[in-house]
Amino acid sequence: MTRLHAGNPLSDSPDPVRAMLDSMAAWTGAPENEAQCPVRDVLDRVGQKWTLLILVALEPAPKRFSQLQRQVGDISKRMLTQTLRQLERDGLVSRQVFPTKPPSVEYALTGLGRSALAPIGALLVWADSNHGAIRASRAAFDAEEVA
Amino acid sequence: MTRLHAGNPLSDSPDPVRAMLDSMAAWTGAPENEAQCPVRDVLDRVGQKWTLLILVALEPAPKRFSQLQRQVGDISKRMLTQTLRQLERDGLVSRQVFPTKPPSVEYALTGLGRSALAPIGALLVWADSNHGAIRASRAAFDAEEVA
DNA sequence: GATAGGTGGTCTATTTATGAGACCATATCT
DNA sequence: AGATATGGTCTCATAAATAGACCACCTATC
Repeated sequence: MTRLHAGNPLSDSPDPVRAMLDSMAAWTGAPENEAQCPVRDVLDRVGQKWTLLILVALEPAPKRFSQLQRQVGDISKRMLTQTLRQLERDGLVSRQVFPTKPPSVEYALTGLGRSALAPIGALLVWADSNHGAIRASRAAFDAEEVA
Repeated sequence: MTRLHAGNPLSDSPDPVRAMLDSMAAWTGAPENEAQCPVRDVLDRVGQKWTLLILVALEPAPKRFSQLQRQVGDISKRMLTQTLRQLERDGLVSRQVFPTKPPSVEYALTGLGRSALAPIGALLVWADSNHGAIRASRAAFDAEEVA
């Protein structure tokens, strides 16, 4: 991870990342065909409050519906259901019903879902190591505002 | 990038990422002190429709307000203003006013902002290479639903 | 000299997303 | 009988995002 903190972090990044960002910046624009733009498509999912949190929660092991709800804590059943359905539809999570009484349902990451956790993890590592700087910047900004 | 596609992508990931995910999964739970949890904090930002898109748009070069709006395309002025203010407060973007007539305002990535683009770029690369699989999964899911 | 266009925004009204919580059928334990 | 757990759905209220009018200012065009 040291590379991420030295010099210009971007020019230190693997080529594909830099190239992707450059080419991507070119077509950030409004997509005529929504589904055709991978960036928008994935970013829309990512930009849904619970998606990443649930993927991370499923990483250590598969979990049942109410286990998930207890772990995430402040998610409503409604949003949990909705988010899980979407993730299942996208193929990131699998859903398996067991004929217990009452029936229990187990959610697990698929291979695709697991592969998503690599970039997501990188983002969280960044978040963790830069959280201090962000909080400091906010404090400074707010201090100026008041003045 | 080959490593990301072979076997279990997670166990191939650098240790810090795996460790982060594991420790993170433990405290996905509702934070008593919101600001204390880096995950929630950053994920809340990331989980805001335009944040990432704007960061990516600023990567190639600093841009003015209306340049940004034109490039992103379907963002409203209101959301653009709001998102830029947040990013400025968080220290990811800098705002500089030039005394032209009418005055123009230039937004640029700070060092912190640039450092964020490394993990974000990784996410976009993932999005791009797995978009096909996701679309296929959706098609299959929807086909079952109807049946 | 009126008109259209560009600058960076703010403000209001409407649509969309999220949240809180009741409700359901079934079965187990107390 | 009454409480607890299973995985949801449903309705209603609140929070967030969107479109689009509006503003003050200046320039170039007609």
